[in-house]
Amino acid sequence: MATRTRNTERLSRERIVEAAVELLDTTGEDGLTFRALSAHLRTGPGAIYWHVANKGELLDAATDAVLTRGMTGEAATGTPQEVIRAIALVLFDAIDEHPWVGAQLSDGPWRSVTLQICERIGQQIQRLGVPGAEQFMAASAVMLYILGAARQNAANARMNPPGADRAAILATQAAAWEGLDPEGFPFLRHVAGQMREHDDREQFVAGLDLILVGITGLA
Amino acid sequence: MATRTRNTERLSRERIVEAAVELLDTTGEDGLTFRALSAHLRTGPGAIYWHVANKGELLDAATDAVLTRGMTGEAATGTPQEVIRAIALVLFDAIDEHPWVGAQLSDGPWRSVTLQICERIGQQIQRLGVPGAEQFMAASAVMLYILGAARQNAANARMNPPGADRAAILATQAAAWEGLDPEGFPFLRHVAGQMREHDDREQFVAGLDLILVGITGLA
DNA sequence: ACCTGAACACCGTTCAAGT
DNA sequence: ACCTGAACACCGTTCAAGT
Repeated sequence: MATRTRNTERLSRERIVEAAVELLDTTGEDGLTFRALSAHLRTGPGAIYWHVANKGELLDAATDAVLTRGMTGEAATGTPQEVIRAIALVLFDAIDEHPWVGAQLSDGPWRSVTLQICERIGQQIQRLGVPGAEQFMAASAVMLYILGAARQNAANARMNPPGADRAAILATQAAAWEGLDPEGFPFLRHVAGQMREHDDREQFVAGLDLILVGITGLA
Repeated sequence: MATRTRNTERLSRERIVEAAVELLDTTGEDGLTFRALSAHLRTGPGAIYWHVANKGELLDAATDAVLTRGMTGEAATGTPQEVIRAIALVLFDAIDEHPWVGAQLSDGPWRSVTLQICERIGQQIQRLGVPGAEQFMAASAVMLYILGAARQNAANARMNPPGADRAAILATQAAAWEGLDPEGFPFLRHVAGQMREHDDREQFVAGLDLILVGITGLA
């Protein structure tokens, strides 16, 4: 019985995408390489191209897989505001857990999953009684905020070493702002202290609520 | 008199960054290469490394240059809402004109230019009479929306061929939505027609105004 | 101090050859 | 039909050598 160094399990688009997600999660965006991926799948780099057209498509598929996984829980119920908040948090958490999704999201905004998200949000906008002419605008604003803010948060998280002490980072940040020139930066100096008890996720929802207040005013 | 193929003008960080911006604008993100850049500057790839640490720093510097250029006009005056709108539009237009800036913005969010933007917005939040405990939250929400939405818009613009017919693109988009399953996508089908007279820039401001309504409610 | 350009280690992608 | 892995064209970055 020879040592098995060869691939026994068949290759498939699903296995490839799954491995890609794993690689992206563990080694970051730069870690996803056709060589690393094929090694992980015990095959050659060329084999992947039989199932996936190129790296862009692979990244799209990985993004889609993660977001779909997140969005397929049972739909939230409650007031329109509550449903929108729930959708927003699902996306926030998905992007927070898989930061590379954020960078990818900009490229294909109106496809598959994003389309469903847009639809769900739009339905809640309608439930709020927003007049027809302003429904599209309101839904767009919510989408832009959610995706933009979630991505920004992920980018922030990616900047500091993984598993770093959050409190320490915030304290450093706060100290930096407190050290700013009081003439040029009165506002930042004034709010610097609030950095210390800052919670990204809470802040994200609070911002969303501001938009929802504005939307409610349209009804 | 021999043909001058060599560099006569001295290299400098400014000239390099300027050339990088030019290359990014004309050939896109993939067009910025140390080889292409050094050819453009009539020198070797290694020469650039004397003035710039690496490609990341070069992209940061290019982003900074473009945003600073945009933000250094005379400060807008008027109501807090008007000033915030003016700042937002300056950023929107800068990112619209240099789409690569959008992709870059996520990486270094609290440095130099971004810090100034945050400060200016915060000052307007204070003028609106928002209580201290909520000033930071309100300013963050505005920042997140502006940067996120502007970036998303740039990504959209980057997707279709440069100089393409806007009306045709919107019509195609609208037609696609009108072709959706009316059972699964009632909202998108309902608003599909609005795509045809859709204006990104107007929509961007309208969304911002929703947040401003919410913020005004805090005062 | 500043520039040169060959060289290194890597990458995405292709493709003749195998099964 | 599907997989293999060497090869191609490219990239960021380094560095001994020049001025």
